Amino acid sequence: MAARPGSLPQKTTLRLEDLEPRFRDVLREIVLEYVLSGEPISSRSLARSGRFGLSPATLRNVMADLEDLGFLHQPHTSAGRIPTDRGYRYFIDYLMRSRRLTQLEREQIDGEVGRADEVDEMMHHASRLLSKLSDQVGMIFMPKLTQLVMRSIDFIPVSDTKVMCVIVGTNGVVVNRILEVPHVRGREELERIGRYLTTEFAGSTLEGFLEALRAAVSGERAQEDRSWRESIEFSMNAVEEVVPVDQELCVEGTMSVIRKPEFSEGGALSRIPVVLEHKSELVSILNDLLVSGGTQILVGSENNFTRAYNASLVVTSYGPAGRPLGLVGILGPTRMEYARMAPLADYLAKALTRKVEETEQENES
Amino acid sequence: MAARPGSLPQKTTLRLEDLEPRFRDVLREIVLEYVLSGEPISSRSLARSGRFGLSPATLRNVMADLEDLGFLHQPHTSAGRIPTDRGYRYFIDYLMRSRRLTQLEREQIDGEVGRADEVDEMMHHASRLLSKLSDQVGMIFMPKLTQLVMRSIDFIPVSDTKVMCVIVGTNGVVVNRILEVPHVRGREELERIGRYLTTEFAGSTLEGFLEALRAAVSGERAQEDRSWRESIEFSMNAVEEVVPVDQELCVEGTMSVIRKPEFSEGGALSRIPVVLEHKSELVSILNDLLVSGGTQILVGSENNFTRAYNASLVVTSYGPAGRPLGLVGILGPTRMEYARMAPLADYLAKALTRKVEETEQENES
DNA sequence: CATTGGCACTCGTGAGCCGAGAGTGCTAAC
DNA sequence: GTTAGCACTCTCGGCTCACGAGTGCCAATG
Repeated sequence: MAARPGSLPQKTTLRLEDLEPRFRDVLREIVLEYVLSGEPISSRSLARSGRFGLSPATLRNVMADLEDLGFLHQPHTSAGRIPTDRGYRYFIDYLMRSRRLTQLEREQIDGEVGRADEVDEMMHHASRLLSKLSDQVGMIFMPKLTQLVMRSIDFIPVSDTKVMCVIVGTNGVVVNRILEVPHVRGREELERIGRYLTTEFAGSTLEGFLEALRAAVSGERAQEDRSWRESIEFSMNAVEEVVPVDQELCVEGTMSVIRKPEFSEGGALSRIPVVLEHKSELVSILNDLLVSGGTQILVGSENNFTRAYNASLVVTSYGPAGRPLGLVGILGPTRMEYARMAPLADYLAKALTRKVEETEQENES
Repeated sequence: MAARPGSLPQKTTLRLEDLEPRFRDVLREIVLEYVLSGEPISSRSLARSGRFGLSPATLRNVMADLEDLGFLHQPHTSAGRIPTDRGYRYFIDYLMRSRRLTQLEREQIDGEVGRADEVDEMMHHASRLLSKLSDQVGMIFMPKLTQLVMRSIDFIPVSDTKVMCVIVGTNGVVVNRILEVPHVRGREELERIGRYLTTEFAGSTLEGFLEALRAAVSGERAQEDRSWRESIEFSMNAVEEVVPVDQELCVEGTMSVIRKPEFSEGGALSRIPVVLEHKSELVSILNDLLVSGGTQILVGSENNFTRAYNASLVVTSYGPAGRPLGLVGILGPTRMEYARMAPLADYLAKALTRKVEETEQENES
């Protein structure tokens, strides 16, 4: 028998064989039930469900063993069981059957992503939709723009000391920022600089563009042609300011958190809203998750962040294969419908990816 | 004596003479105390405060009369009194002595407004600061842009079917939006149109600009010069799309609501966060308040919105005299420190006004 | 030997009760 | 007009108690 009381290797990664089939069935059932009801699950209610031809007593034995193995937990002696993080983990890895999205859900996502014109706006709408469909906090993260392939760059005078810099990417992403400039430049001069940079550097990534500018400043022509050098310096400063700016993170649905029972019970979850007001922390966490592709699910104790807030995070990167552009994330209490959240994040990420690829192709032609 | 039990003309506007001096003093003290403590105020605690040379018994009589007049309310028989909306109203109109802002508060506001470069960003920061200083929900509302005086307009190609339109106002406000366009126009052509419109219409309001375009479409030249007419039509559509867009409302500090006792007690206030997620409703409310200048305070029952949410709203318009550009608002439970909120909103509004006027002058020179 | 019924035990929950304390309204005295 | 005193009301916290839910264990069963 797999169940050996006293053995609780918390950190070991779980394997399917860790649990015998019956144990798996019971664990699955408990997770499914608990996620729906939020109430601890008793042996009786499990037996009543009729999914096992077993009596409460037998199930009690199984449940006791599952508890010894660290998959379940008993809030107090005379209560049913609830899954531990470890239990959720096993469930997610081996037991979960992803629920297909409904027709309506798919249509809504496709519609929202398809209709998009401005990237910013789309991100806002999409994350709001994500929050609505998941009834959790929906996040969309769009990381550094260093990989953006430039289509054009323009400068527009805003006041005597301010200039707006607009960079358009081949994928339709537009970044703009208003900059303080040291000395006045005429509209014509700004236009000229923009035109020059566009013809010269269109097609390179912002990263490469910046490199090139840096090189140019100390290059030959910079020595000879002073006004040219000043223009390049000016552009370089501008681009340096623009690039880091739009590392955007859209967070929507903070309110759905405060409706959860886990919130009003005053657990750690109640501090979630506070974090959500300080995006910078979230950004750094998400950045770490950007590396690999596919859907990742972080449950409670598995991650510093989710542990601190007794929460779970479902994230999927989007963007062309091997070039993740950003993340789709769902944040909620550990008790969430993973079987629905994962495909949701996944579908949205796929839609975003498709969208990005389309616009890129469109613009290359 | 002013106190005549049984007479409760709820809707009549209050006059100073409605209350004798002693009644005023007692009401003021009760409001001040209650706003701080959140506990019903008893006759004893009033007497203890030493601000009246009166015994609890006497104060009880006064309080009973104030209750009959509808200025106070007793949650239950053996509790102290709390102010009614009517009580707050009288307090605000006649009893309140605005608390001066601290040096620090003023510096923070000036700093935040002064440092601003992009309007959007400033609004976000300022409303966040407002929320922090007030510990309530801070809102900054920037209404329709029809009054924006145009400095320049530009079109930048984003993709084959999309163009970004950038309108810069003389006050440094920048509006931009990406538009779907019916057919492809080259970069040069777009530049030409922008240049033409800028030289021709700079200095007029967007409203006037739009008028002029509409007139031009059906004017003489439009009949003869077909390509010219098409360009004008194109611009007209663009401006029409841009103008309504940036009716922006920044709301910050939703979290401060959920920390208030009024919230957790589950009163109507608990629905506030939900409204805050649907900005459009707020926008329409705020639009109604934009008309007049000065600081307005809406207490609970006085307004459909604040009544529904058992909340109060402190709003001040900002912008040059006679030309209100937007609103600064503080939303919180009826029990709030009006004496501090009013000057806070006021000071921020003044700072914004100054800022706007400065940039406008700067750009006229 | 896995399964099961039975039973004693534990523990959280809600109802009901009580006493303390806070605050009032009224009345009679100053 | 003001005040002290007093009876009255109402809330709140603590307490007990019975109930029900759920478990763990054990002995009986197929």
